[in-house]
Amino acid sequence: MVPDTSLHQRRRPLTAAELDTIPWLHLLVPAERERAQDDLKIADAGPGDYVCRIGRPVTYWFGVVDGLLKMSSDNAEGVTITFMGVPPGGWFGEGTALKREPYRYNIQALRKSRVAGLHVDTFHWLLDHSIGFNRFVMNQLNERLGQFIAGREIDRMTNPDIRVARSLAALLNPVLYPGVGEVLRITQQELAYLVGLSRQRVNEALTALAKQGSIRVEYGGLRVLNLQALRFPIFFNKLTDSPRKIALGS
DNA sequence: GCATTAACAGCCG
DNA sequence: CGGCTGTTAATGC
Repeated sequence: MVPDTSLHQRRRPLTAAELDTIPWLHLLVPAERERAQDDLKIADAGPGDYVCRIGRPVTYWFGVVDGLLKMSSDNAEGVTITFMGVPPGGWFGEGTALKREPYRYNIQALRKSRVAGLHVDTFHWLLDHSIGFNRFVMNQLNERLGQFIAGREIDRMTNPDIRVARSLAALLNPVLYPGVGEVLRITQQELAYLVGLSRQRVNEALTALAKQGSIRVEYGGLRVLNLQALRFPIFFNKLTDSPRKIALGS
């Protein structure tokens, strides 16, 4: 069995710069914030390292400071299903933390990452005391529901180009992942794992998206030029390729 | 037909 | 040098 070492060893407090990457800290009043900061820990995770594993008792609510994680599970036949990627600024596991149940998904680093953890007891304390924190969690759950629906949609799409575009749009959600700037750092291989396509096909899709002007492909990542075009590639193209005006009345 | 695997050269950090 | 990218050829559903 692969030990989920990295998070339990070499844990340390956060630097000021790392604290700045945590989106919900600014929503707390000083007393709450101090308590949260005192409890926050950070650890490095290498490629393949587990941040948490299915069945383990919940210990932390997690956030990505830097890097890229994936959420997955294995079915009875041993086939791994990847549900989502988690880029910088993303916090996850609140459902499990809320219920104090065992983790229901595996979270692994796709590449070298820094992961922050808030102890589940502190998570509950904030829920019991901080309105700002409650708003953050509620907003987070709401936004995640939107992603869930979008995910079902993506799964039913047959066109690989659109699947790649929509998967990218999900990773670029500014509410869930405020740490992602205009450049999303993700290799084509990592994206292939997340979308469930071959690297070569992802490369082809990215080239097509770049040709449309939605993104620019860069080494080890991509620059976002038009997020809306990623969300609705076909619709958007029709609009721009042949703009049509509808005569209303006069 | 279309996507996947395999393999390669070239480039980047 | 190791990892990433872009491309081609062979293979499979």
